[in-house]
Amino acid sequence: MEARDGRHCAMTNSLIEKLEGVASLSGVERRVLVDAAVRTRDVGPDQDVVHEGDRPGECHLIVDGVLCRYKLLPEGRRQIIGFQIPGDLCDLTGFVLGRMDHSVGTLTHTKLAVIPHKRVQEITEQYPHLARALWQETIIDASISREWLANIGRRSAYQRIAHLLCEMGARLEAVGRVKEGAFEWPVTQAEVADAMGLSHVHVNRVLKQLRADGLIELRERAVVVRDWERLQRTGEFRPDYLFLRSKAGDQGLGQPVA
Amino acid sequence: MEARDGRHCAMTNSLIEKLEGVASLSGVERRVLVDAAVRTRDVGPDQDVVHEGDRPGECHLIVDGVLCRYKLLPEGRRQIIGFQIPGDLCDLTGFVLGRMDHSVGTLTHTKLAVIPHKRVQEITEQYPHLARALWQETIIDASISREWLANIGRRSAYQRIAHLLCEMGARLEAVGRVKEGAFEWPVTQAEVADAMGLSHVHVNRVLKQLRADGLIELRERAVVVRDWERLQRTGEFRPDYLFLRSKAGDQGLGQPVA
DNA sequence: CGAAATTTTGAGTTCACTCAAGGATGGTGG
DNA sequence: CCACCATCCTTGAGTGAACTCAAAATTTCG
Repeated sequence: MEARDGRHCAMTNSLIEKLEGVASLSGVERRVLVDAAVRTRDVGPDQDVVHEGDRPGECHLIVDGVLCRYKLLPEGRRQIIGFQIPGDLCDLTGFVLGRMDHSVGTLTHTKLAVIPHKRVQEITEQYPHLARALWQETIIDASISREWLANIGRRSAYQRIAHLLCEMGARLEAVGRVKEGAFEWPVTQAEVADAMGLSHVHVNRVLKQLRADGLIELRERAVVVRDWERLQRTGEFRPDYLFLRSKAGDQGLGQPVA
Repeated sequence: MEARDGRHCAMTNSLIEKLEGVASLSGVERRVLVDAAVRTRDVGPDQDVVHEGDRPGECHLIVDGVLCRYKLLPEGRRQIIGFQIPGDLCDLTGFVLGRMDHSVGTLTHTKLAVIPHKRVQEITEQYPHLARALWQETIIDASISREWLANIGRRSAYQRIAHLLCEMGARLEAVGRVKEGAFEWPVTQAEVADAMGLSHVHVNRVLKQLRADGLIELRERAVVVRDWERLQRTGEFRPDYLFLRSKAGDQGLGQPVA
């Protein structure tokens, strides 16, 4: 609704920053992206944005909030495929393939910018450089899925969770959401379990151990990284697969915790 | 070397068929693709085509053979991310992002068509419809990775392997490589283990069980599907995530075994 | 303040792992 | 053509990481 004002500009900033990480946009392209969203949408926690099998007519850019992609299996099992944070386009699959192979749901209250497929279509036709940037976005998603496969397939529960925390720390830092070695973590232990292919009871025990080992601290709905070096080593985390441009900033995870 | 002859035409056919599954190409676009490969390359078994971290200057289209994408982890661990069959483009990531996040290696003797990035660049600029088709290819890869995450994260070893065999059966059928309910399977049990996040000993036991239960048969380097219905049910296999157009054909997996 | 969701702990179980070794298979060279 | 070596498959035995079930403690939220 309140498109094309100052607020809207801030809205799409995190996406633009992220796209620039691999693509470096021109002024015109930047303008185009800012104008792409026709309205915003506020969604409560634990709501689905799209379902597996849907043929949506619009894409969603996350302005604020945390979401997850997931698949449901028989007997109530669930696999979370990835977490989505501000700046992410969470359902480009629906645009490119016309059908969603997975669902996307909110974990927190979320603000989404809505971009009609028609708009995306026009943009990709008129601005090849932007089309390439969006293609890159989807391949980075794929790269993250591949790293998750290695994580779940070949690492212990302890390593897996360490790796997940590293990934989220690195990604949140890239969009300026890490302050004094800490970041918001509105994800329940049961959700971590569904993401890492573990039981929620075991996740609880592993988190306890990570705390006991002085790697992290959990405070209300946030993670404080107490030893970024060791957390990375534990999870065998190398950020290359995220294709981020920027390194750890001033407020970053490499810094001593306040 | 021997580009632009009849043989070459056959070479890129399986890709074209596959792209048409979601994109349906025009005559001109088809011609463009056929001409894209400048030479072919023969590679022996267990050779790497690209390594994680490489910045390759060309893409490879699989004409014949089976390859796998994989990641190496410390202490000799390996995670296989996916298997690649004729018609697949195995390293578009290198084109889109400029750097490989994973390696690609052959399992068998392999014939590859080599397409310089320059060529791909021209094609995507001049033929938006083809660019979209390639984008779709990479998203289907991502969709497969997501399904693998659910497979490894939430299914038992027995289900996982059943699911893998279903996937390979369905994909090979789509490129005409299933005959009388059987397909080539030049993959060792250790490789299945690295793909499914299991030990090779356990893979051996599970395959034994699948045979004992009358779901499959293993003959020299091939899989015979004895009960496609039950194999799918066991693996909770639903082919939607592959985005294939065609259903089971005459020689297909739905048919009784000779 | 009470209900619901989430986290935590205990106890017993199991699926898949590791280690070890014996067959089978296939390719290579004498 | 056969002997040899390497790879792959198979089986046994014991172990362990992660699971399930159950219930209590804590936090969150209407």
